[in-house]
Amino acid sequence: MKSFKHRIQENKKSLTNTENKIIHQLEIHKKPFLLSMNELAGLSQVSEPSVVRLYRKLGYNSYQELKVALAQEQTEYPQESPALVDILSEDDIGTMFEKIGKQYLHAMKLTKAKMNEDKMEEAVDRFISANQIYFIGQGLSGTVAEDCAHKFMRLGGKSIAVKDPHYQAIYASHMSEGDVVIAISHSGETIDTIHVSEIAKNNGAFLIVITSNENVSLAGMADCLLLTQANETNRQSDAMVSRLIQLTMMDTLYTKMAAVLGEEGTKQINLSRLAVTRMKK
Amino acid sequence: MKSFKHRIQENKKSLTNTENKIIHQLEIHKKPFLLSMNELAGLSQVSEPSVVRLYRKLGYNSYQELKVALAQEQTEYPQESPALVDILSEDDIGTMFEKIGKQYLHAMKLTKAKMNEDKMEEAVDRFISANQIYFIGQGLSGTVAEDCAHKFMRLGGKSIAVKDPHYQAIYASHMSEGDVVIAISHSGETIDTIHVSEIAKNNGAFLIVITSNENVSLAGMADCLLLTQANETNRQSDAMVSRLIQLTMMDTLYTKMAAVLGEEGTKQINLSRLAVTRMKK
DNA sequence: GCCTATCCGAAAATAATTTTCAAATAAGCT
DNA sequence: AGCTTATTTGAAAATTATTTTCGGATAGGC
Repeated sequence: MKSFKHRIQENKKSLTNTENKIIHQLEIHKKPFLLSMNELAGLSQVSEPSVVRLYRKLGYNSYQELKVALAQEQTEYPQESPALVDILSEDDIGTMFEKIGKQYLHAMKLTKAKMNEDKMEEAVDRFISANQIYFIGQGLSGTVAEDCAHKFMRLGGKSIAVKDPHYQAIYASHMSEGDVVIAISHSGETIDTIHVSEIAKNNGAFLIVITSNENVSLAGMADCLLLTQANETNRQSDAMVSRLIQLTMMDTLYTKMAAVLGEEGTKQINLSRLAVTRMKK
Repeated sequence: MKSFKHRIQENKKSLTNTENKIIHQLEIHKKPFLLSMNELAGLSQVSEPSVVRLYRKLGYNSYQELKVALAQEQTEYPQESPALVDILSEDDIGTMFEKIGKQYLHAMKLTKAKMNEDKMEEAVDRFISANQIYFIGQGLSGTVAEDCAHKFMRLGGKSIAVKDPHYQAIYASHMSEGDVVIAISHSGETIDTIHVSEIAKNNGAFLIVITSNENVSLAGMADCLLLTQANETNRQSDAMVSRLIQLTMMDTLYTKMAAVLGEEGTKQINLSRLAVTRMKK
């Protein structure tokens, strides 16, 4: 089902002044799906029939349908306040599992809101034209780095994860233009990662940073900053969720890259699969 | 906000016969939020005022509120069939991101449905009383193993990831009762992992298996089987999503374990955090 | 300046919802 | 049992919400 936003996009050119007023109200209202047509028309300084014409134009069959669509899309990523989703030590294990799922959703929503799609497209382009792709991270971010490298390797083998700070420094010191570094750090303040990123940048490498806060040291250095906003609190589970989001974001880039590479790319993937299958019985 | 189900639970005792009919209709209808009161009353063989009384009793202020609540809760874990969520190469990058999120949710739902909470509790107990915990995996599952080991290490340091098959075999051959092995494999047919699991079991280790299909070789060997159901298809993205679910499941066990350990456990966590913080500026 | 197409809202028509009220039934009490 | 009271229910009326009809206004083209 097309989303409300998508429908607006589609009809953007044919929208009248009056209709835009209504859309604006729907966009700024916190709970547009609770508005009656009368209220909506009032707020928008517009008549009811105009509202009817708008939702028809957007492809809905009734005002109810529009409201339901808005309601569903607003919770596409549910909006329960993170506090409600706090994991308690007395929760049973199924509840914990679900709560982590909800925290993931919440973080996805935050991330999507701040996401810069152009930057992500740029990252994909950089990957494709790169000499060599280095994934840099320590600790938990190191395993994320490894996971990414593993995946991107399937698209052609120019990708490597470096988790050890010494190795990172050595690799960085030999980098040059055309190399791409993805520095991963939840906190954005991991000293070694910052240090290595500096060296890499000085040597002309393109620096992509994945972190969860734009005001953090590492973020400032990035040629291309990818924010994986977790929840704002300092909860224990934030780092875990943040890592899931990091992985999701890299999965997205991977998927996009595979799509851009098209035929040629999928051939590579199938070759990798075949190689792996031979290791199963 | 309380969920519809929750509200029903709360009022279960005071629900009348008529009201139960309405609830039943709401539960069996695919899109209850599109029903008018008239239709709902008709389907339930009940009068409109009864519907009004029901939603009042449940704490909603209007029929619209009830419908909105139903609409939102129905998408909490989206209903869309996985096919609808298929990623297309022409999708823009934001859409891909959202679709991966939805696939994750869908897989979460499937996993939750099949989840055996008792087994998971048992796994936590085994972790707590273990001599040594080994996380075994190859390829992408290897990075999952490493991630898990990293995390569980924070709860006391008896945890290690082994990704190299040779090392795996060596470790396995020296295992004994009291050791716990977590074998991770999406396919459940990774030869080396199966081989190593056998050795470990023969030596008396307790074998926890994380895989995505109960009919798979590895699953049959498990003392404790944790299923991370991904979608049923063979889509490219399944492995990625499956890995996210694996991580989520292990996060759950970790969280539960920390909760069970309580005071003592969190002290350990804080010690680990302190050690890591020293590496930031 | 005139014609036409598009856009918009007033008012009427229809549909949905809520309220009022009284009948029916069940539950308690003597 | 017989009476009283509380609870449950729906018919009909009242209120609100939505949709349709229709005609006036505006703008663009010729």
